[in-house]
Amino acid sequence: MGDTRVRFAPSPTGYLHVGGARTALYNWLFARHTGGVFILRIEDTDADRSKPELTTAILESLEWLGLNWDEGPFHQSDRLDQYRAMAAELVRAGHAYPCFCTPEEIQEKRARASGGRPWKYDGTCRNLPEAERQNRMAEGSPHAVRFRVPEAGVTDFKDEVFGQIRIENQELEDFVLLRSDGQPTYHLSVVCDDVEMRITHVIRGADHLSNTPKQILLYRALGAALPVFAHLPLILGPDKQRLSKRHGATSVGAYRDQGILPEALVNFLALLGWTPPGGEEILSREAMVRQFDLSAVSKSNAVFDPEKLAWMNSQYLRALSLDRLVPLVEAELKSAGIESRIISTTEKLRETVALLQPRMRTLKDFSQGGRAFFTDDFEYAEEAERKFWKDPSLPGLLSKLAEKLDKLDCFSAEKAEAALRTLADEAGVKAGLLINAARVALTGQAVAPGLFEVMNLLGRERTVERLRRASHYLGRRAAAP
RNA sequence: GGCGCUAUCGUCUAGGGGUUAGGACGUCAGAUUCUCAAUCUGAAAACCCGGGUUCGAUUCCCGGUAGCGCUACCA
Repeated sequence: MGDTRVRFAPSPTGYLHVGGARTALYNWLFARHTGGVFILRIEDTDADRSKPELTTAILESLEWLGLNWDEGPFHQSDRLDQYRAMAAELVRAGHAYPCFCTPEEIQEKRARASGGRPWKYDGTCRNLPEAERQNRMAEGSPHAVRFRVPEAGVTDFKDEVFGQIRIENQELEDFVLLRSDGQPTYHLSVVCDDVEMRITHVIRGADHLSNTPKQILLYRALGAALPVFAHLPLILGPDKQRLSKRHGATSVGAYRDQGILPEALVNFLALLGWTPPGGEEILSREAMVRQFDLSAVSKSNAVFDPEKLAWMNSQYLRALSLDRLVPLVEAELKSAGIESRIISTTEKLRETVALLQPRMRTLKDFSQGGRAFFTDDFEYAEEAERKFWKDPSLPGLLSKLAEKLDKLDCFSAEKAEAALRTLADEAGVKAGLLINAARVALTGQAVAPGLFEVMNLLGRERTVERLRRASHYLGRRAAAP
């Protein structure tokens, strides 16, 4: 079990999306679990759609997720010669043949056959007399290379997650291995690479389940040993359609930008189609590696639920040590364009982050709901105003509270609380009214940490100033029509 | 259309011939009263349908239905 070799083989035609990330993760988990090798291979044989900068982005996403590879990245575009050699070898051995039909001719035949059955390549060139074949080759006629699929029999295999799969060979057509421009197709390049890279377990999306028999035929023609196949159920959007851009954020980078932690995304993705024997939901990377098992992977497609991801993220966020969290918060503030003018010392920053940490769900929350903790430039959330700034006596009360706090001998959470409660008594209102109103004044939010801790953190001057600002704002608002 | 695969709460799932069908997210209610996206407690919520096998089927078999995938000189 120690010499397993697996690969993740994205094509750089888009960013790394969560489905691809999960495929990569399962390959990585399997490799680490078995002490094997995890190989990264870039499938960039489609020159038109592949973009080098996307390869870079995919690599970055994998690194961010912590899915380190042991070999590669190999680029298929560097290996075109091997694919051509393999195609030539297959032709020589009679397993493939040159096809001189043009794509246009094929398309036309396909369109004409529209009626009942699906159109399969009709074998025009498969049955070409040898002499004519030689002739056309000598003329240098452009041609593709097609695989000669056996006309009878069945191809079957045992998939690690789906079990026995079988298909009649007559359902398969003579698929193209090499395009007329000399570029390999997917089937040729994967099999060629998987054979040459001595891949032992092919772990990939279930969208390839139906392609597998074709590839098995190729392995056989090549006389190569079959790897174990393990297909993974697909990840769907809320409408049960295959997850795509239409569903909003689907790329790993988009979740990073939303303030999701890589370990949370990894944990969430791991559970989309797999459950450890004990059923735990929050799993350390080590626990995942230790328990991962392909045969426990689910067979049915899974809907991606961003709500559960958010919950999982909050779990990881809260468990994070301040040493790790503070730099992440700093980076978030920076990318949000907030230079923390309010906070002068690192000690203060740690205190602030620690206070906020228990109720933040993502890193983004620090720069959004938590904005007022880092800068004076913040706004009052509309629903906070609606909820806690209804009472008409508030402008006066907040202003009085500011006075009282300003005159305190020494400013602390306890003193501030005492002062506020006294004022509430004197004014004959509930302390809660004042506390909630003051919270909005100080943080702009209806949800925030305990008020007096917030006051203590902000300090007397800033607390007083914000209370006054709110009082004026409310006064003006009341005066307005 | 053909072929393949799949089917347990809204979602992710556990389970498995006899169970009060378990957990998690979300939802709802209560508690906390200084808010809540925090915390605690509780609740509602599922075996796709029809046949068969069986003393008994959600579980096994067959069929249907639905969903997804493949059906390219994309990967």
